[in-house]
Amino acid sequence: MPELAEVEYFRKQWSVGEGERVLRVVGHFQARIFRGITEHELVDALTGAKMTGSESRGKQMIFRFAGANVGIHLGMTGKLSVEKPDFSPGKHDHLVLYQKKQALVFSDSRLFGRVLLHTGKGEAPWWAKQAPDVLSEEFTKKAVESFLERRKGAPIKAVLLMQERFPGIGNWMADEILWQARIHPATRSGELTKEEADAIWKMTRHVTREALATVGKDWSDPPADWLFHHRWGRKGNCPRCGVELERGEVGGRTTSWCGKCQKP
DNA sequence: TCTCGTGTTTCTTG
DNA sequence: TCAAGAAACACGAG
Repeated sequence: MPELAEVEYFRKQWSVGEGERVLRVVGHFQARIFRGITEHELVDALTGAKMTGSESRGKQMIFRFAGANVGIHLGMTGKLSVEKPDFSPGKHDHLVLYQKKQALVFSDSRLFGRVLLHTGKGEAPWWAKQAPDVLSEEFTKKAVESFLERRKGAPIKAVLLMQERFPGIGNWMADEILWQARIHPATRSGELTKEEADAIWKMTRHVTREALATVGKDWSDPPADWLFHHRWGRKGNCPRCGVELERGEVGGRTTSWCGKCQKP
């Protein structure tokens, strides 16, 4: 379920490898997730290299090694795990970095994920062009307002999923933001009032902060009164007013909302 | 057997 | 050139 908070959680799993060298690199290098890079490039860049640090921004992660940076995007079904040093990879374990004390494993059954590599001088281009974090100072009310104006014809649900302005927001977080802001997901972005646009800004940050403090920290549940706990099944009830939740496709994605709290 | 999907990229249409 | 929507990608879960 890799949205921003889950991505941060997975990054922390692999970060136990910081300070240690990679002894061996094993993978299914023909898999789609490696498009654009070759087995030779990756094995060459990482074998013997020490992991020096890692960061996540939105849904993108970077793992820094001496002489190389590896980017990982988890797609829909990707996950990172830490296994014993004698781990033998299964069908969907597409990349394994063996270290002395553990094996760092990237698995992805649907192969929508992506591995990126940058060697040489300067910051990796795919990292440098990441949009500013929603908790950063650059993510201002004004930036949100002008983005909503530019995307005025699209439903707000679809706009919240646009990584160029809302990096890390995924399907459940978008639904949560709209429910907390009491805005109907199908509302055209250009029809939101200034107050509603500000509520989008505020709740984007609030939901992100809380998700990082729970899911992102230790995979614990988000606050008990969130929509999150009710939106998954066919039938759920609004945790605020008790009305049965609506469910449908908005902006091409499955969406859950409260027909009473979130008026069109 | 059949439908669905926590994401992005590319194609098509306007 | 831009914006919006749909299709494509691949495969396990229910």
